[in-house]
Amino acid sequence: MIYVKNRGIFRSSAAALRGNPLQQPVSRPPTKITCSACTLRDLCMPLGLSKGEMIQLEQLSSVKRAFKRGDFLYRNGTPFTSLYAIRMGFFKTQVLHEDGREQVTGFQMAGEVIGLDAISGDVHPCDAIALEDSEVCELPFAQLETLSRELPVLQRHLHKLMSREIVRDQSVMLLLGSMRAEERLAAFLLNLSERYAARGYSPTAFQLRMTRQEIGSHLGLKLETVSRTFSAFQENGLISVRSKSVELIDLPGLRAFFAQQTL
Amino acid sequence: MIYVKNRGIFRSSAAALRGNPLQQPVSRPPTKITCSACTLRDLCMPLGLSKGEMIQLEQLSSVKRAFKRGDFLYRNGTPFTSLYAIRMGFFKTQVLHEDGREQVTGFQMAGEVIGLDAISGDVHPCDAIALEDSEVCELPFAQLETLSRELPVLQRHLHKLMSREIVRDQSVMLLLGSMRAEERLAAFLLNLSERYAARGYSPTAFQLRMTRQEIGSHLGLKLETVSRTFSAFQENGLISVRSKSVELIDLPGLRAFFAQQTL
DNA sequence: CGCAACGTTGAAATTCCTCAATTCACGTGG
DNA sequence: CCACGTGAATTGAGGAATTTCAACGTTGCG
Repeated sequence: MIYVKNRGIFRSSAAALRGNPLQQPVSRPPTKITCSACTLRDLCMPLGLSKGEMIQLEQLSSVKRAFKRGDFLYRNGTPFTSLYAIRMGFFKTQVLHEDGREQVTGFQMAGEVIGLDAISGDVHPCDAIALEDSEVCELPFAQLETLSRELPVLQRHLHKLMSREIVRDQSVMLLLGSMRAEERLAAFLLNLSERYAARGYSPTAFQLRMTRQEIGSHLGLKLETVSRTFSAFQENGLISVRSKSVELIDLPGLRAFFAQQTL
Repeated sequence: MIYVKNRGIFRSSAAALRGNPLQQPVSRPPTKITCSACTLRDLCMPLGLSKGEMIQLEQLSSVKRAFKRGDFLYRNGTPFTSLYAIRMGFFKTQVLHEDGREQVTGFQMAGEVIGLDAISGDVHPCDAIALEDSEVCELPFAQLETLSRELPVLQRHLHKLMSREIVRDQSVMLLLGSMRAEERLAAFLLNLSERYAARGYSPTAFQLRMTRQEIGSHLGLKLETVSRTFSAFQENGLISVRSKSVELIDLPGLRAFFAQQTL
């Protein structure tokens, strides 16, 4: 097998359940892991905090929760209390339309902070669902706000997190509004690639954590179109796919879907 | 003419220029208009400030700038210094792709705060362009951050503004990702309708401030499709359109494009 | 071993886009 | 004040991209 060499810790355990019906995280005693010892610190928390400030932050975010594939981190309509920093694993967020249509608004991986969209209404406007066994740090928002009044660095960081989310959403809008299926999928793969690279994993070989249907929902395509486009990429030697294993063979070729397309 | 009865102050003056080539706001001495006297206070600023606090805020936001149709409020790539509260008028924000494709990410009207997406990168990631003669209050962001450390109400408000922007963007993603042309346009019209209503204008008769091309860019459609869909709505008695004048005749009929569509 | 969800592929149908011609609205200059 | 020019909008016909419907293969777990 050529595919998938690294990211071992991200692989779903063979025992992963199909999602637990109670939507409760599996009971596991809340672990205490310090932010200062966390390898993801740079991604989710601000740099430049003093030791004392770091400790304040750790006290706030001490609660960790574990999830199995299919578990809800939070649900559309439930009260907002906390943001969540993903320590490990993979989530999707989705909004549901009354008529049953769903839109996957994003896929989130370790080091990313999730739940910012709930601040405005005090209620979560979407679902967040684990796509593999995952762990999050809970960040009670009221306390985070209080602390950020004392720590300008933290305040600034929080603002940047929210703003970055807006920018990300805008680039998805660009994708959905003006790209063809091939371009959308290429952009999607390259985006995953960059994010894996930023976390020290191979940017060219990884396991997809989501189904074709979920990719399609995120990209505004039907699952058949996603599947066909994967196959087309493979025939053109751009990638190698087999089910959820992907290898990006021709990165420049994938990138070419943007600059050149409309010339 | 049945169309357009109110919103007089929003109408472009006959003398409106085609946009000024220097992209500078027309020189007009900065007017001092107090927030406390502003009719839009409820929309852009937090409620519950004491008189003294309100004054602090006013000192920060006293600069007003006037724009003519076509002027840039800010440009993609320019340094970020301030947020802008729209006092009067209408703007669009758009992101540009290298190859020339553009995506209108939103239309903003009086009372809305614009520029939040620039916080993350210290540079504006998009263009903001006036669609009619407009005026904004400049809110220097560094000062806003400082003040919001002292005024929890302001801090909370700022967080809600950003979060609301994320939620808005997500609903546009839902629109772009899973709706048909008719649904997109119905959603667009109903959204405008609500926002006019919130400002005391007629929710059923208004002037479009943007071209078919701009509507199309925002909704992920070509201008011809927008035009055709308008005509189809008119034939079905849902609306009455003539160029930029729109009257929504059958609101329930327009709303029906959602709940019923996929049943 | 067999079910059930996931994934692939083909053919037909649909939606939206492209290209093109024409009309309309509006600001400018004669 | 009207004619003209230009950009905006409408409409039609044909074509392309994506969806829909359907059949079949694959994978993983009970």
